[in-house]
Amino acid sequence: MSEKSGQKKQYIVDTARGVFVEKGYKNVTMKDIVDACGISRGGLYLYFSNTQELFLEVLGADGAEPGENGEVEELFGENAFASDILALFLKEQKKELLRRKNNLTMAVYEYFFAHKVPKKDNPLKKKFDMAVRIVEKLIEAGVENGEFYCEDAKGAARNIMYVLEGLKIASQTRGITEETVDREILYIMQGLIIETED
Amino acid sequence: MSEKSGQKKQYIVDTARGVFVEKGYKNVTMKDIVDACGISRGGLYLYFSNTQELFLEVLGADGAEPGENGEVEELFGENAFASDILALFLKEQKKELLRRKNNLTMAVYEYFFAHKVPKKDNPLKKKFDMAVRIVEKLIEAGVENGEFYCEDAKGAARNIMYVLEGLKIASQTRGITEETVDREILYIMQGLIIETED
Amino acid sequence: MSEKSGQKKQYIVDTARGVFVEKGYKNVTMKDIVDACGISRGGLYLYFSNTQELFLEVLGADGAEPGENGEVEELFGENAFASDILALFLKEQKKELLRRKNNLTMAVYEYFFAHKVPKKDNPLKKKFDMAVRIVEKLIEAGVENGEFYCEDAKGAARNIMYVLEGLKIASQTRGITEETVDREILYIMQGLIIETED
Amino acid sequence: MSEKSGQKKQYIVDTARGVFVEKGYKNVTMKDIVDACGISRGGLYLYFSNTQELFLEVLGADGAEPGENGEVEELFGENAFASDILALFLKEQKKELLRRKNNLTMAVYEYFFAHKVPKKDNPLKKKFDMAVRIVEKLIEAGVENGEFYCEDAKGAARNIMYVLEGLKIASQTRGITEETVDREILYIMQGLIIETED
DNA sequence: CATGAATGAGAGTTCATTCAT
DNA sequence: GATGAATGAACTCTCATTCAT
Repeated sequence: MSEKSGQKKQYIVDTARGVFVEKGYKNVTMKDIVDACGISRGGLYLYFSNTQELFLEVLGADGAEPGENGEVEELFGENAFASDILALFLKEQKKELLRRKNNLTMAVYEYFFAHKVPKKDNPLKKKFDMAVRIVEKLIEAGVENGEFYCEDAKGAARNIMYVLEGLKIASQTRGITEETVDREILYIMQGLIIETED
Repeated sequence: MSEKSGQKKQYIVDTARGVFVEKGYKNVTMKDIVDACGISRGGLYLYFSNTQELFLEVLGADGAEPGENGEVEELFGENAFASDILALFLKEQKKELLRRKNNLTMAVYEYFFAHKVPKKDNPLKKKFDMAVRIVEKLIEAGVENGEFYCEDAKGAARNIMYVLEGLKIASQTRGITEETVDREILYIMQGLIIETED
Repeated sequence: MSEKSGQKKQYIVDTARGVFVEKGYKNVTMKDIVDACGISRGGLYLYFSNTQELFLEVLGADGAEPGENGEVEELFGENAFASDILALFLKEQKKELLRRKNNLTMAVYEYFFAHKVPKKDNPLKKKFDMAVRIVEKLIEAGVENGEFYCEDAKGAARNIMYVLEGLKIASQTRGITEETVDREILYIMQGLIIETED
Repeated sequence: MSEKSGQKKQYIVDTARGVFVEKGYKNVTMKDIVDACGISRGGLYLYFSNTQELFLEVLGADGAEPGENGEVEELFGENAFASDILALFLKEQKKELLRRKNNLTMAVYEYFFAHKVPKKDNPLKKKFDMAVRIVEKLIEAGVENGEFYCEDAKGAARNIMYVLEGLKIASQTRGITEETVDREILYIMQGLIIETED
């Protein structure tokens, strides 16, 4: 039973994710979920009492996923060039960025705009800080083995992440081209890489 | 007559602005506006047919205001130091950024997320591009008179603006401290200013 | 003043007629009239308090017009053949019948369905009875001078008028072709005309 | 479930019928139905989205009923006198005609005035044509066994039906007495029956 | 007389939420 | 557990009607 019940809950969360991706957060009604899942109204209430509860579950499932940085961390262990890993990291961010659909971004922003969450528990902040730390470490590694020049790795990492966040909201609200993202990434990388004389 | 009528319309727009600031875009109903304005249901419809129409008016009024760059452009003419003007510009952005209340940001983001507007007409893009151009010119001016060192003024300007946009959404969705903003601004300025030997 | 005022009232009635023709009775709102007339809301109320009042005026103006039987009565005096006059009368009715637009029929029906009017004052009844009397006299005249054969002129006249009324409602609610009307008229005339042996 | 649900739908249709009978078509609001049925606002929308949908259902249920011609067709099989069957048919029409209440007539007219339906699908036309065919067959049968004299059975049938339609609208919009209907029916029958010398 | 801004009642419609089965 | 019918609150929008100017 609890097995089966767990399956159904998971099914709802997965399906709901798609709905949030498509309609944002505030726009989604319990009816939307019911319709998308093809279950009964009452059935949904057995698992979630409102969209917020459901959204948080979607968010949790999302965070728990291996996620975008899996590959990056993998490379970490393999002693690859820091610049390559960073480039890969940025490429993944870019992919995520441009995926205007299948993208929970706006729903997340909407949610955290509507429900102010104390900083300590704010998953948005956690995610951001974690990414900063990853990038910071990458830069430090790059500096150590002479690929990068950078006096303030943490500052650079933060700068990079804020740029990415800016690109993200730009992508969602006014649309940006791949070239725009590439240009920004290039600018960032050039600021780090030691120019060898030719 | 048209005078008075115009006044009332303006009153509605002004009042509605506050409602949008407080509740975002999607959450706002015509009833919210009616209640906030203290007018009748039908009275509102005399001026605006729906919240979108009203929001666009609010947006237009917002854009038309002298706005945040007024002071900056003033200084332009006075041959002040480019670094000072830029610092002022960033300070203004910071103020705007941190003003978590009285801030249309999220409503705007919500709106443009829901209503995809072709790039050509997208006011968000226009505003962004304009700001980039201002910053670019500032940097160029600074480079010319030896305050700044920068090989790619446009790239730097864009980087700055994306960082600001990232900070903005961060401010609205997870809250940031003044120190965080200061730190980012400092990082940006240090990247430009020629370090004099001490 | 009263001259001018009378003119305006007439203008409203005339314009309103078109609106009733187009939308029936129940569908018409004071706003429709105001829009059609291009006058102010308050202005309309100066003359009519509601659509019923206005409709009755339209109806009155309609009945007062020389109307469809003018030509017929003219011929009466000229000692024309009764069969010719009757044919003319029926032709006029046909024209009126088929004019699916510019036709107050449905509005009138709607009105008298909604507002039951005592028979004595019912203009619909008056109009019908008058038409019956005209047809009856025509038939009698035709019988007298040997054009028609008919034992019950009044009965025949009533039969004719009810058929016309049936055709009228058919025309408005399901559409009928000119042929259909012609066929019915022919049937009626053949029932009256004495067949000469050939 | 679907049993019960079907019952409720039927209940709504039946109750709505009464409302349409009383108020016509255009005048009826969803609220009227809701009140008449004693159900909730939302409850009605579970079954019908608007008054048109509901009216069409009422109309369908009406048409599907054994209806006024059931008895007539029964007699057909029993080799009764054609004149008797026709008299019965007309009597039934008369009953229907005079039933000023419990009569969907005006609602139907209103509906088909507002919603022009292509002739092919127009149920009003179908019903009319079917009735014409029945009467035509009756007349032919009567002619065959010497009861009637008629050279154009179809023409006579059509004439009869248009008279009935005329009487119907007259009944609804200005009221007619039973005598009026009787008189018209008598006129029709006399036109058909062969007068035996006395 | 004439205007049109303003009001408020009421129609249409959608959904969150409950509950008997 | 699961269903989906039912309810009622809330929202959008339209008009008849009034009234200060």
